[in-house]
Amino acid sequence: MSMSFYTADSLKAELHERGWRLTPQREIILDIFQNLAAGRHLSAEELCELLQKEGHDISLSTIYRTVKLMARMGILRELELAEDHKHYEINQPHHHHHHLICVRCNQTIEFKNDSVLKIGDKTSKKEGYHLLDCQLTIHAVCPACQRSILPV
Amino acid sequence: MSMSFYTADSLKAELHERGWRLTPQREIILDIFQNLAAGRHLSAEELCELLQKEGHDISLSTIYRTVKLMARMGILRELELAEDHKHYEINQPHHHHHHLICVRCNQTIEFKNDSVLKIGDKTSKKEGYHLLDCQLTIHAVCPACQRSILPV
DNA sequence: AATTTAAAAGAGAGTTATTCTCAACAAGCT
DNA sequence: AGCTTGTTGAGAATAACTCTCTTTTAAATT
Ligand SMILES: [Zn+2]
Ligand SMILES: [Zn+2]
Ligand SMILES: [Zn+2]
Ligand SMILES: [Zn+2]
Repeated sequence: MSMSFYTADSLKAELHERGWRLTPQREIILDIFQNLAAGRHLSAEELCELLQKEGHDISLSTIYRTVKLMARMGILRELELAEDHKHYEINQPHHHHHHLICVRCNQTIEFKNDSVLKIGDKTSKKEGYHLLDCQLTIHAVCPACQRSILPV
Repeated sequence: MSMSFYTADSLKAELHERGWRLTPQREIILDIFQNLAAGRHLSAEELCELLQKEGHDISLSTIYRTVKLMARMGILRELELAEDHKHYEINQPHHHHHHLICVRCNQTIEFKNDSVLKIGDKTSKKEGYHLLDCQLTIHAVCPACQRSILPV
C-alpha cells in the first residue's frame, strides 16, 4: 500500500520521478485533502467551492485532472457512491472504510473491516499488481425502505 | 441473499407483489442474462446490440429502465468497472466474483473470495439492511503498466 | 369477451458529469 | 536569462443516462 502521508516535498519527488511537475494548484489540493475531517469526502464540485471559500481560484478542468491524477498515483481514493458523480478522499490505510448503500434511497453507512484490506493485499500480490486501494461496496435495502410500500 | 435463479413465473410473481407487470421486454432481457456465459457482463449499449442481433427491438429507454429495476430487485448486479458506464450481470451467489482493476490500462481480472460475501452478510444484518449484492473492487497497477514509463 | 385503468414502452429531447481542445503560462533544467 | 515541455484555464464537446409525453398494453374487473 502507498505511504499514508504526503508532504509537498514527497509529492514533488513522486511527480518528478515521472517527469511531471509540482504546481501551486496541486499543492493546494493535496493540502485540502490532508486537512479534511476523517471520513469526509468531496466531489469535484464540492472541492471547487471549498477552494473558492479559501480564496483559491482553481479551474474545474484542473480540479478534475488533479483528483484523477492523484487517484491514479494512489494518493486519493476515488469513491463510487450511489450518486451520479465521484467522491474523493485521502488514501490512508488506517482510516480505511467501506460503504453500505441502500439502493432505494441511497442512504449510505460507512463501516470498517480489517480483513478487506488483507484480501486486497493478498489478491493483488498474487497477480503481481501494485495495490493502490480496495473498496467493499454493499448494495442493500435499508430498514425504512423495507417497510415502505412505495415503488422504486 | 436473493434467490439464485429466476423463471418468467417467479419474476412475474415478484413484480405483481409490488403492483408491477411482466412485459415481453422484461422477460426477454431476463432471458438474455440467464443465458449469458459465466463471468460475462453487458453494458446497456451492449445489451441493446445483443437484443437486436436476436431479433428483438427493445428501445434504449426500456433497457436502461429494466436493468436499473432488476438491479434494485437484486436480480442483476450493477458493476462499476473502470469505465464510463455500468455493466450488468445476473446475480448468482454461487458465481459471485470480484474485480481487480488496473487504474492505468483498465485491464480487469475477476477473482473469487468467499469471505467477502460473509462480510457483506454480517454487515448488512448488523445494520438491519436487506442484502442484495456486495462487491470488492481493487484498484491497482498491473505488471505491464508498472514496467512502462509512459505517463497516466 | 369486452371494458377499464394504470403501468410500461418508445421516441426523442434534455441533463450533467466529465473529457477534450488549444492558446497562454510557468516549472524546472542548462 | 532562456528554453523546453508539462500544466492551466475557458469553453466547447461528449456521452451516459434520465425525463417527458404520447401511445400501447398487461391484467384486473365486469
Ligand atoms: Zn466515505
Ligand atoms: Zn433506503
Ligand atoms: Zn465480472
Ligand atoms: Zn495496466
